[in-house]
Amino acid sequence: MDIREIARRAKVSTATVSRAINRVPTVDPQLSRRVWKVVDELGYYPNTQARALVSGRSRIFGLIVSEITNPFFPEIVQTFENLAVENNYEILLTSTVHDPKRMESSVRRMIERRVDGVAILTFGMEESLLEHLRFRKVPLVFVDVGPDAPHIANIRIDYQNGIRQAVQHLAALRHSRIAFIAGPHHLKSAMARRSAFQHAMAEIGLPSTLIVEGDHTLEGGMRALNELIGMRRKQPTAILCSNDMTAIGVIREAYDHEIKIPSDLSIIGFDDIRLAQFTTPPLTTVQMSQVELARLAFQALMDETERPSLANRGSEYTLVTSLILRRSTALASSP
Amino acid sequence: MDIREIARRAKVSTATVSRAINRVPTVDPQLSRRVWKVVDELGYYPNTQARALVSGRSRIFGLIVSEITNPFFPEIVQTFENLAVENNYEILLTSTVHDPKRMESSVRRMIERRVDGVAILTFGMEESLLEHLRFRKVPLVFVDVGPDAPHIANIRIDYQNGIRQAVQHLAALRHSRIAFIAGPHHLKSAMARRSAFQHAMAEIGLPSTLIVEGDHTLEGGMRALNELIGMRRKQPTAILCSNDMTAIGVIREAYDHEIKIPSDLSIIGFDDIRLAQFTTPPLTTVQMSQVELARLAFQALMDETERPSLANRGSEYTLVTSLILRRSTALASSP
DNA sequence: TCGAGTTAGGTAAACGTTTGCAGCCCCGGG
DNA sequence: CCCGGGGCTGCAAACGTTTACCTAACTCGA
Repeated sequence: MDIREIARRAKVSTATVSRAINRVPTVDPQLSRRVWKVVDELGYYPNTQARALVSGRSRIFGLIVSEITNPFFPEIVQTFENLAVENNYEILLTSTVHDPKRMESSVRRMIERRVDGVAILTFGMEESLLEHLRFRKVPLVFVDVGPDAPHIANIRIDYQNGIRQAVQHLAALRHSRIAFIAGPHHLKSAMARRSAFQHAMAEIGLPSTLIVEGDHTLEGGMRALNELIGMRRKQPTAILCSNDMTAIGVIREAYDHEIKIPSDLSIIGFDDIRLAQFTTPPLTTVQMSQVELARLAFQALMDETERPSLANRGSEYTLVTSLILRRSTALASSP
Repeated sequence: MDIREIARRAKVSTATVSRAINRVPTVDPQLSRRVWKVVDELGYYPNTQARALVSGRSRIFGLIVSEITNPFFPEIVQTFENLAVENNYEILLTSTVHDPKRMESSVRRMIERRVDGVAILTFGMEESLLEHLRFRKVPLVFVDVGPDAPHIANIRIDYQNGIRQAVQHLAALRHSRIAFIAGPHHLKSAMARRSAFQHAMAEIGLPSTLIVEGDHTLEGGMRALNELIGMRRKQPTAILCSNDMTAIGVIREAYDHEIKIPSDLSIIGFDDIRLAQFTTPPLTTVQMSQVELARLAFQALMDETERPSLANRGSEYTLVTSLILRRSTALASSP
């Protein structure tokens, strides 16, 4: 069932049907009603691919995340989808699971479907791949790590703010041996958190010597706690974790060691994923709002897409982080 | 950059380019090489919408889930996507968040994009909406609740098996006061679990009187445990939960009441989401493999789509459930 | 050498829209 | 009464592919 079928039955031209459907204001209300009546009767739905073909805009945004099964992402995907629906966009989701092959196929698929823009919420995307997208002038949004170029928007995250609050909060609770469980080296975002920690510690005159490597997973958190416990002399009284999953792993492992949280050990996470509200005890953490992140990314894409003339020197957005107090921190036990 | 551009440069017709790209075997290897050379040089990517328009197949599958933020779903989405990539399909994901408006827009979008099939992993989709899809003969896959009709495949879940195992396991541990925290009434899948429980209890001659209402959320589990604790005389020594999130809520609430799990109270969940491995203690639960579920759904869609002739009396698939023993169950404490 | 049969590659129509352009009608002013 | 102009509507081209059909060339046996 075509637009032509509709035209025939409503006794108008296809042009008029098209205009009526797209609510072009110049079309006579009476004609418009006639068209819509037929449309409803027949249950006609425009064919998006034909539309995209001629208009040159697919109304699809690509969204590349590193792992949809990582609890950090579903909230983002949901928000992104909400916005897409509101604005009549579709979203093409790919979860690369850190696999270079998948990243490549992901980019290829986005190009083949002629997406109007791509938000990249994963890291370790090779430069050569991005070149394909940039070559086609596809608007891009990066988080944290993007190059500074036309048609590329960047969302910068102010790690400093939240992490400083976290460190100061611990210091106010008289903690001085504060450890940091870092994320993997290859993640720029993890490195940024780490240096924000070092910076904040330095600010209040504390040494940041207690840093161990984690990998942003629950298991990594468990391992890291064991490593920290092994340090006989200078065991920490508080731990700041590079993300919430790590913190959840620490809490879980602490339970097995009969270390009471927060009385024996204070824990602070990072991200504020939903699950952080449901640990025992509920996790004090640095919030990096996933909803806000998704909003910014979507907005950036819209800005770039809907008015391509202006702002061709990729714009910048900033997401601030801040401490959320729950119940996983307490006064340091006397040494 | 077109297929025509490629044709011009490779000095062949567009038909040949098309055939070469699609690896039609009759095309001369030498010509094919010439075409591919140009394709690679120019970084040409076929336009999927033009292709879809003429071929009548979009190579897009719709996937409707109820809430991507529910930890049950990401694993499914990931598996579905993996399969899609392998088979050169795209997936159009929508998360309805139980909102009828969203369900409607979801179906509309699927039709407008001319998806080749839809897997429906949500419940409470109105019949009238589905009618739109069925009217267009879009292949459909349902889980649990689908109508029996042409072009509609159903995945049945054998709740009995796993739940019987769970109940028998508890009985073997000398539990007799076994409670069940049910899911919401409006979910057929929740009702099926509930009656499977009743059935299994009856089989071993136990009354299933201890049933309280949950809502498949963590908070619901917390509330339900309190309700159960309130029952002075006949407090359960074991609880079977309608899903894992409920069980996690129970564990969390038990901790606050200083009820030791499993020594004071045994808990069994349902679904075996990944998180179930990381509770304290790790959760014994009935596995309903999300990977397998996604596989079946995808396979059903492929079967229905790729060979439309046969199997026009919608096929049936069955997913079995089975008990996974971890550490949240123990011998009943002497009464 | 010739003709039938096979095969590779080209021509052009078709897919379902949007949109630039042209034409028609109607209104109002000179 | 005539003419200019503005507002709607329709005509037809274009978007980038696939594919049915046709043609030309080649193979091979008689």
